[in-house]
Amino acid sequence: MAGAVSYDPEVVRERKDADVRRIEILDATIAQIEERGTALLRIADVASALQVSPALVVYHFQTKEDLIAQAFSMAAQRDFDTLEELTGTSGSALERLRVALAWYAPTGRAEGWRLWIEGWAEGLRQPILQQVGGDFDVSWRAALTSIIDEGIAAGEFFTPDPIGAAWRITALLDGLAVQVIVHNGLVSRDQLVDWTMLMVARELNLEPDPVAVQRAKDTVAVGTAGPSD
Amino acid sequence: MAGAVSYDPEVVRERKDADVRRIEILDATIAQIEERGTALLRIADVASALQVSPALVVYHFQTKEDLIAQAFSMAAQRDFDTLEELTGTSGSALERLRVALAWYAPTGRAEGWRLWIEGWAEGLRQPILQQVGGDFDVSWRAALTSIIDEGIAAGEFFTPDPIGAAWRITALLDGLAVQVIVHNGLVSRDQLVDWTMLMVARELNLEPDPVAVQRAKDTVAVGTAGPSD
DNA sequence: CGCCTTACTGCACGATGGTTCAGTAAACCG
DNA sequence: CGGTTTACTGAACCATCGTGCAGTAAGGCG
Repeated sequence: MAGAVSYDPEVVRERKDADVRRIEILDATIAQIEERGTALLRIADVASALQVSPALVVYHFQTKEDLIAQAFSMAAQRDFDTLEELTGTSGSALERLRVALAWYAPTGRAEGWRLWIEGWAEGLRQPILQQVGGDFDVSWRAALTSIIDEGIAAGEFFTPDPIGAAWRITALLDGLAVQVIVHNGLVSRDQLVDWTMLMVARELNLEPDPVAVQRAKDTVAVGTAGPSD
Repeated sequence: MAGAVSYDPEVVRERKDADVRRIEILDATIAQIEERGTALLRIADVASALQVSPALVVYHFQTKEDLIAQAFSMAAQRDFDTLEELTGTSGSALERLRVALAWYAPTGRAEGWRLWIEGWAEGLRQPILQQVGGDFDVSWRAALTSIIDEGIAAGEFFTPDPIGAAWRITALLDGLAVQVIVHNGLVSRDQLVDWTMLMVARELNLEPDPVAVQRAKDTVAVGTAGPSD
């Protein structure tokens, strides 16, 4: 018996650069968090998703905590990059606002939202995650604010309080997203987008989009149907 | 030594009715969830908070899952009762709206909010908690809606879409609450209340409260400070 | 006063899962 | 080609809990 380690020559062992592997692992981790949550995250699951040993995960990230923190951090960075890219597009401020908000709204990337909701809860206890989530929120709001500023400068619309407007719009979006994602079905994605654009219109003193307003009224009937299983 | 169980006569063993004990345990569980979260909840902690054995907790609630579900359920029921009590008060619809929203806003009962944020995350996976949270949200929104309806009937204010208004107001509140509770410090409770009342004023076509509006503008400077480091 | 129900306990089992470690081989370097 | 670094592994260790169980006593009831 002894401690002889038997290496099966049949198994093709892929050896990758640390940088590459680390990203793979973080990706798998994000997927797992979206599925199980941070607390129930098992290193073994992350490993098996990549067909590597659990020990490898620990080799790259010393501890489960580190792994989770860096996973959230990478996800935040990515979302931020996407946002930069989207809002960097030329077009009217209003158009860019619409694009940014549409991207932020859940579905098809509802997975991202699950991650952030998970992050909120985890941030209640882990300062690092509180930091990561907070930073992302601040950046995201700053991006909106600067688009609004540009729109004002271009004379597209007006508000006396661009930052407050950005804050309120994003908060509404967050609150509606919870309804869409968690209590899934109570609010549809369409309603979320409509209501958000309604908020934008109010904040920026725009003519309300008649279509959105009408749709909002139509949904009233749906709302009254109530919860009942 | 043998398997003889030694009962220390010094220890005063309090024996309580099941009903009483169950509530005690649920209370302790809620406190623990607010502190550690559902996943890291330890039966042993709940037990030691009450100076009883872990086995007793299992005796009353067969499993940890049951315990958690019932804890959330009780918390929801309590919040709902409080709401009923508050909105049952006589007074103008607007006044009752103000009271309800002020109560819902975090601090001093920020603990309650931690519980709900935790509940959102948990609801992503556990249908029972999704149900509990969703039901509470629906009730809470229904209560708001009926106050709004009454206000309209009394000619205090007007909106073409009471349900949508209630939805948007509560969503804004949820989103702002996340900022206050999780990213604590980014938004103050005062800002939350002001912004919420601003939303109410817009939704119900009221004269905006000049004080709130001014305060909202003042806070702009704080917001621009940004994240830095 | 003896019986039965009910609230409660200590203990230990067992599963789960993170982390450790000694060993292995691929790749790079000279 | 020999040596060192680096990516990676299997296996075992070990702490942490949830849960089961056999036993204990308090309180009510006859």
